Formats: sequence, C-alpha cells, structure tokens
Amino acid sequence: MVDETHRDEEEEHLARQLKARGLRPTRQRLALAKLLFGRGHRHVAAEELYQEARQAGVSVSLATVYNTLHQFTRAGLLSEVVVGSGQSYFDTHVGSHWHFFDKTTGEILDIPEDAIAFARLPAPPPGKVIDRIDVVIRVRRAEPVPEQPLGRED
Amino acid sequence: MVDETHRDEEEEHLARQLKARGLRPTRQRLALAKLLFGRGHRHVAAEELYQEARQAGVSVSLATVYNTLHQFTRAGLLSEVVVGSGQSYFDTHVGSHWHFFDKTTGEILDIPEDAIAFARLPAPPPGKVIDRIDVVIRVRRAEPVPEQPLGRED
DNA sequence: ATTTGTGCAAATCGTTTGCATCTGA
DNA sequence: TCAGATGCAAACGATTTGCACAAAT
Repeated sequence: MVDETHRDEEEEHLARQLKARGLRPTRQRLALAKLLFGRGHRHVAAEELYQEARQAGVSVSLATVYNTLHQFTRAGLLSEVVVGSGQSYFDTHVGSHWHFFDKTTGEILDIPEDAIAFARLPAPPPGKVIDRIDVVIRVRRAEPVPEQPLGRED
Repeated sequence: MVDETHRDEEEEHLARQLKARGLRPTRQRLALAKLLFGRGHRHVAAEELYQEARQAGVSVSLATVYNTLHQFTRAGLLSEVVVGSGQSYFDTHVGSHWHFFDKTTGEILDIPEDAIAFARLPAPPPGKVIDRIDVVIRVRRAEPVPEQPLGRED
C-alpha cells in the first residue's frame, strides 16, 4: 500500500526537517512523523501511535516508537503532555497550551490557545526561566455525585 | 523514642480529624499524618514519605503509605500534584494553587493562589463540570543552553 | 565501511493487589 | 468480637535498556 522507494513531497519535507535537527530520516521515523504531523494537531500515547503505525503497515517496534517520540520531543517537534501520572502523551503542538482532562474516562481535549488568558503571572524563581506553562482543567461528568456521606473509604 | 500509648495534643487533633472523615486513627495513619501535617506545607512522593516514616521509627509498609496517601486524598486532606508522568506527589495544601516545576532537578515550588489570575477561561465541555484547575509553570536553569548546535541526539 | 537506528526480550520503576494476620473500637 | 488495617510479596502497566542485527550516509 505504500511505495517504499519513492518519497512524495510531504516525505521530502519531513526528511529535511529531521535532517536539519540531526535526526537521520529513517523509514520508521519518517512513517511516524507522517502519522504525527500529517493530519493537524494530535495527542498520542506511545502505545496508540504504535498501533496506528502497525495498522498503517509500518514495521516498527514499541521501543522505537518510544525512542522516536523522545527524540522528536528533544528536537522540538513534539511536546510532552502531562495530565496524569499513568502514561505520557505527546502533542504535536509545541508551545504552551491547555487541556481538559477527565480522569474517569481518560479523555484529553484540547483547549484552543486563545480560550485561556492570564491576567497575572508570577516571575520565575531566581535563576530560572519559564519554559512553558501547562494548564490542565480537570473535569468530570456533571451528573450524580450527590454528596459523599463520610465513611467512604473503599 | 516514641511513646506508643500516650497521645499528645497534636495527635488527638489528628485523630479527631481522621475519625471525622471516616478513617480509623490507626498507629500508622497517625504517624503519617503527623509527618505530613506536622511541619507546614509539603509535597511528598510515596517513597519519600515511606523513608521518612521508617527513619522516624514508624513501622509501616510502602503499600500502606500508598493506601494512606490515597485515603487522605479522598478524604480531602491531601491533593495530588501531577507534574510529570513518573511519579505522583501529594500536597498538604488542599486549596487551589499552582506550581513551578523544574524537570531537570525535580523540584516543585508552590505558587501562591493570588500570583496567577485568569483573564479568560473556557466553559467546560458539555455534560462536564470543572473539578479543578492545575497550572504548572515549567522552568529551567537560566544559564548555559547557548543553543543546541544541531546534531545533538543521543 | 562506518556510524546510527532498530527489534526483541528482559529489566526497571512506580504503583497496586491478594491474602493471611493483626488491631482498634 | 470483628470489621477494617496492615505487611508482604507477587502482579502490573508503562517505559527503558542491552545487545545483536539492519539500514543510512
């Protein structure tokens, strides 16, 4: 389903990007890059991207997916999204940004950049500079939860 | 080093707190509560608290530390701080507040509530309510990092 | 030909769980 | 007494690592 020898324009572009950042444009890196950057913003977990890649007929191992995700992150092509201590998500959006997160369902929703604005921000601690600002708005279903009557403790 | 039978005023207070929230004031819960709440605000990881407890001569297992941390969190005595996907931190400060986080050193610093103000916030997705808002300002040392000269990738 | 990347499986890390034993009210 | 807690060790899921093999320049 995929022509292994010929690179289309998109691949050429990606290949150049990778080279420019010191990453050899290997088959799997190109394929993953294509999945990641080919269709607008996305957040993916390693396992997820791994499945996608395999379904797309790309021969790649989970370890390589992890490696690649981290290399891309180091190269500034991805950023890591931390919403819970379970697993890591990687976001094709690199700047500061925001998310809704429902821990009961695990879903992460993007919040458009301009939907949050700060009226006041602290200066970084002495000797530090701000790298980026993450905002996670934790939400839950608006339903039951009448009131927990003390004594709940599993 | 610790009198097992007599409870000082602090312990009585903590014991009452726990009871009021449906948690039996057991030896280890009291000891952990004392470590957690005895000296102002703190963020601790489970492993950390575990070590502290043992050094304080408290006989407690790591599993119980985890249990207790979660029970306290459920009871509203602690809040979980998510800054990285590695491990969980628990914060004795329960109200809304924010954090600086330096991933290179692992340090977490509190940001007072009033140091951040929002000029605009999004409405929660339909059917959801906002549980709480987490803000993590990621920082790093303001020094070296002159510019990564391409080609770094190890 | 060299150097760098990849795949696999085993190893690690933080955290959770199952179950027998103990403890507090 | 007896429900609820605890300790231990095994189980777990996500991620990392070591090393032989393969691919890119």
